Amino acid sequence: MQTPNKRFMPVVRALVSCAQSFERCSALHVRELGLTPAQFDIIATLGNSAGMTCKELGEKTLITKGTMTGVLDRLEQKALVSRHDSPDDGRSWITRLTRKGQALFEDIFPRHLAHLAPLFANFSDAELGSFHHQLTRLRAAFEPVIQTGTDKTR
Amino acid sequence: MQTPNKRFMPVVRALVSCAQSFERCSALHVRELGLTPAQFDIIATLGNSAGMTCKELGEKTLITKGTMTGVLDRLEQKALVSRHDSPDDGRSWITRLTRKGQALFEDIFPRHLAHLAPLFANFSDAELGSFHHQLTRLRAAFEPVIQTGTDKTR
DNA sequence: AAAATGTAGTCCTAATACGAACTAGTTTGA
DNA sequence: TCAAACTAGTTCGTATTAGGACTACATTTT
Repeated sequence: MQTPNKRFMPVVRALVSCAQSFERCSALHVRELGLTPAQFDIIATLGNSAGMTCKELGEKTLITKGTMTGVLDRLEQKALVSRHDSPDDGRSWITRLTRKGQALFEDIFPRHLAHLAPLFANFSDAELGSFHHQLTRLRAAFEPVIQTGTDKTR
Repeated sequence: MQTPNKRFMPVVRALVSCAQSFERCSALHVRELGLTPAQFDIIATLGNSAGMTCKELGEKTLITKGTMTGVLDRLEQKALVSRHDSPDDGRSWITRLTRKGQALFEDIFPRHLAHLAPLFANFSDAELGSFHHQLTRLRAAFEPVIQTGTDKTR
C-alpha cells in the first residue's frame, strides 16, 4: 500500500492531547468536589432541566447507554438523582435531580466554571469564535463515518 | 458565588465532542483491524523505534503507567511485543515490537492512515496549521494545572 | 389487529482508566 | 558511604468504557 498523506497527523495529535489535558484538568477538580467526571457530567446536564430520558442524557453527555445505566445507578445510590416512569413511553424513564442533587449542582457547578475560566484568559472572544468554528467543522467531517457503524446508540 | 464568565463553554464542548468523534472514528476502524485503541496506540508508537521504556511509552501515548502494565501484558500474550532488561536501569524494561508486531505495524498503520486521511480533505494545509497552533496554545494553558496534581506519572 | 420492524433501557464481558499503595533499584546529600 | 528522597514498574480497588445480546414496549406495515 502507498504511504498515504500524513499532513493531518500533527493536528490529530494536538487535538487528542489538548482534549485529554482539558479532561484531566477538569477531572482533577471534579474529583476534589467528590464526583467522578461521568457523574459530574450527568449532574451538570440535568441541572436546570426538568429531567431527561436516558437517551437524551446520552446524546448530551456522549456517554453510551450501556455505561449510562451504571452511572445513574451510582447517582441514585447517592440520592442525587431519581428515576420516574415516562408518561409518554412505557419503555423509558425520566431521570431528574433530587433536591439534594439540585443543591449539589448549584453548589459545585459555578465553582467548577470558576476553576476553568482562568485557563481561557489569554484567548479573545474572536479567537474562541474561530477556534469553535474549526472544531465544529472538523467534527462534522467525522460524523458520517460514525453514523455508518451500526447503532451504538448514545 | 458569582456566576463566572461562561464564554469558553462552547469551545470546551466543541473540543471534547470533536476529539471524542475522532476517537470513535479511529477506534471503529482499529477494532476492525483486530486491536483495541490502546493497543494500536502502543504498536504505532513502537513502530520504527528501537524500543522504549514503560515511562517513555506513557509520555507519548498518554496512557497512565498503571494501565500500561495491563496493555503491555496483553500485547505480550499476543506475541506482538517483548520486554527486555534495560542496560542502564535495573528497575525498567525496554519494550520492543517482535517480528510479528513489526509486521503487523507495517500492515495496518498505513491502512489506518489511509482510512483517516479523507476526513481532512476539506482542510487546507494553512488551515491545519492555524488549527494546530490554537490547539497547542490551549493545551499549554492546561499544563500548569495538571502538573500541580501529584505525580500521576504517565 | 397481527406481523414485522424499530427503539429504550438493562445486563454482560473484556479492556481501560485513575489513583494509591507497594517493591525494588537509583540518586542525592550529609 | 549510608540514610533519605526519588523513581520505574507492578498490583489493587473502584468506576468507566465500548459493544453486543436481550427484554419489553412502540411504531409501521400489511
